[in-house]
Amino acid sequence: MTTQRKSLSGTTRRNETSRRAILAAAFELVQEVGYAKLSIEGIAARAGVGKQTIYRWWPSKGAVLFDAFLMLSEQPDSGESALPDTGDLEADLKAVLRATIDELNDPRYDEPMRALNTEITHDPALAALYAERLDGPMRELKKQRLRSAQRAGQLAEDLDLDVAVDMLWGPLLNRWLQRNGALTAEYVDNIVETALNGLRPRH
Amino acid sequence: MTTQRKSLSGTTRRNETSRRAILAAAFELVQEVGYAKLSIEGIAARAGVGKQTIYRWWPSKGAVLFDAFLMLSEQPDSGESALPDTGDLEADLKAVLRATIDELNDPRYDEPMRALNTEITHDPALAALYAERLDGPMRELKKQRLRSAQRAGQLAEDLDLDVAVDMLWGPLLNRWLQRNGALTAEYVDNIVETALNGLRPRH
Amino acid sequence: MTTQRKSLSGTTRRNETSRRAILAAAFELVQEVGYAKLSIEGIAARAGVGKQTIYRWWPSKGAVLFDAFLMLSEQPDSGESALPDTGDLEADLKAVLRATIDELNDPRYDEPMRALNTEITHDPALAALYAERLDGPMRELKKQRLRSAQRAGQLAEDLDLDVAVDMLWGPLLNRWLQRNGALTAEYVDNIVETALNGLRPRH
Amino acid sequence: MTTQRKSLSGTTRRNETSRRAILAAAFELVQEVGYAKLSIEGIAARAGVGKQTIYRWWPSKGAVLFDAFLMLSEQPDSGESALPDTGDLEADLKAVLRATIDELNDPRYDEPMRALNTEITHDPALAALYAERLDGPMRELKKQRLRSAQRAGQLAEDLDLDVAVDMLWGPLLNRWLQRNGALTAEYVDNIVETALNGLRPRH
DNA sequence: CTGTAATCGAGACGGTACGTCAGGTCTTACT
DNA sequence: AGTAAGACCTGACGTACCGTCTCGATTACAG
Repeated sequence: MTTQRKSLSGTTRRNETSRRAILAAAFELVQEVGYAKLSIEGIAARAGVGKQTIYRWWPSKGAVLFDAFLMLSEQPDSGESALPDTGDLEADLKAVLRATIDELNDPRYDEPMRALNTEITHDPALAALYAERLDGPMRELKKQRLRSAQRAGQLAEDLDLDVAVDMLWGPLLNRWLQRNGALTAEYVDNIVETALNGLRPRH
Repeated sequence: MTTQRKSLSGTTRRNETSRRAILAAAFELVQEVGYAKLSIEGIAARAGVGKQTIYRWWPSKGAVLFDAFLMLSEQPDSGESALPDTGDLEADLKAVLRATIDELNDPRYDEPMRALNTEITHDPALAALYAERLDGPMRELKKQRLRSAQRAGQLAEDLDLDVAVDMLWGPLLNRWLQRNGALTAEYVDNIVETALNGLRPRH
Repeated sequence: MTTQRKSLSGTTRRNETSRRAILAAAFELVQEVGYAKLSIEGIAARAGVGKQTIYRWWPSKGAVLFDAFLMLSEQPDSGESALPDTGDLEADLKAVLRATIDELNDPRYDEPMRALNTEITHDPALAALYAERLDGPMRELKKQRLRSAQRAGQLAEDLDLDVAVDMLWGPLLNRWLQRNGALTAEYVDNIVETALNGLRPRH
Repeated sequence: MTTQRKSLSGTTRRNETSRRAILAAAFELVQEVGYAKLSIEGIAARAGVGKQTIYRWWPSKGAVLFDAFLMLSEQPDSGESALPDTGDLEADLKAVLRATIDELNDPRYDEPMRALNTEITHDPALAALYAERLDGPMRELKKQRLRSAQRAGQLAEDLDLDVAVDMLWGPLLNRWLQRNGALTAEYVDNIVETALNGLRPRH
């Protein structure tokens, strides 16, 4: 994957055009034919590239797919530096989670993201990379917003922010991956409210 | 899969011995070689069965795996009729969730369950079957326990029990699938406490 | 094959209807799909018969085909008791050989007869049966006609009639099997004349 | 088959070692297991080659077998430039025909040649190729010898040499293919003498 | 400004597994 | 007991991809 680039010298002979074509082809193909039928051979053909060029730079099908996501996330427009912070935590969280489910429900991203999750679940190395490059930065933004609320006294002082993130996003992702229920705005709102207030009765 | 059996007449010529051998072989193999290298050919060989016998009764590798889980869950000893109900909701939930992570951490079940999740995520039909046969009954038990607590005034009156279940188990499953963190007893306890009390400060 | 019938007791339970249906189906199928794609399964399906019924009575695909030919040859109309004998040997031979090539050129018989020859060439047991039941009787008729001519002084006294038959029919059959040349009336006439007169110049 | 080779450019990437191994394996296997049980899979295994390498270059089992014969016939030692011509036609023909039956009776060639004949009889395309590459050149040699005799006045002036060749070799091949009689020197001699003199009495 | 060495597209290669077809045996239920 | 039906184990079919390997043809660096 990308990290294989001989970054020290900075003088790799690598063909950037081919690299982009491969990642684009992988992303398109996984949408069209699904994860199970995605093949290196298919990617190479679609990208107009020799198979060896793929094997030279990526160790596995999953690594290509991963890099394809990395490329997407590095596009300037998606460089979200922070989550919205209007002061109204509940509203902000609902807005962010709704954006999340919009993405998960988008047919363009559905298959590719499922494929990525599949690769991660079966490949610890890829999972580590995912945690470092994609999930980690995103989680940091989420925790930032929660920390801000915590400082404002809107969240419990002893709250473990990682647990909080898991409790907000975990149910969503799980429902999406296991397909046991639609991802609707109502569901999201319900999750946010219930998470904030807790299962126990207040008072 | 199982539902293909001509159950009405009850007179299929199906060989029950072969069926069991296939399901057992599938379950064992997915542990040994992993999901990616699990093959119908391998299952047939291990089960001492012709490939056609598999293709005759199951539409896909995933369907076989699914039936293997079904067979496990139908074993008399695993006929869990109810979750523990000592009156102490928090303790009961912690106990149950710890049992869950013990299973997820068990190397015998790790790979097979990841494989099952992978199949479900990529096959809506299988997902529906999973919801009906495996996840559904289990979720019902969980909701029963919560309902009991709700009646006892330990849970909010207007609480959506499905959301509650998602909020307790979702974080776990997600952490397990995405491999972003160890599934420890501390984590589980933290989840239970935080879910019950909510993210907001109490008073 | 037919000889398996328990002829002594005369009280086989064998179903004559099925037998006929199988032979007919075999003969038809070999025309339609060719020898290579002729299958027991196909014959059984076409004949509306269980596979076991075929395996019970015939040892091989070739044996079925052979019996199909036997059935044809035993039809009353084809019970030719003798070859034409007008006194004009050359004319009679030409007439008979032309009838032979008409049969070989007939699309209804072409594939089945090639199939039969293939089976014979690869199965000595079948070849023996063929010699006894089909080729033998026919060859006897041919030799009868030649013997008649020999007595009339039209053929050499020391002529080996088997060799004579081979020399008249062999070239034809060989050209047909190896497909190296069309089987025309001219060719047949040429063979007859050349065989009768010999390759050497007369006088 | 061979003719598929892109001979013009001369730059096929074809692996000559594999090609030879395949042809040799096919020839050996057909001897050992017989034509009916000859399989592409078996050839590939014996040759230490992937199945695709066979399917890439040959359209059928028969085509492989055919090329195997072609390879044999192209070996320098078998480059028979002419048939013996001692002036004694009868003796020369007997010698040549005896050599022919020696080959047909040779267990190393028996099965392979029957297999080749089977393929030819069921595949016109292969038959054409056979006529052009193997049978044609051989037939030309035979006709050369006969033409020489014809010029010497030993054969009828108006004799059709193709018919003559058929009449000499046809009976042999037919007897061999149909297995109705042993191929002995006596039989061969009888054929030659009878063919030369004709069936009719000489004076 | 010209080797020269890495990269590229292409695709052959030895393999593994696919999903299908048929072989020959066996079992079941009907006649 | 014979039969139609069809499940079963086996093994071959012909195809798709795997990951490795060569083959010229670019191509960009270094001398």
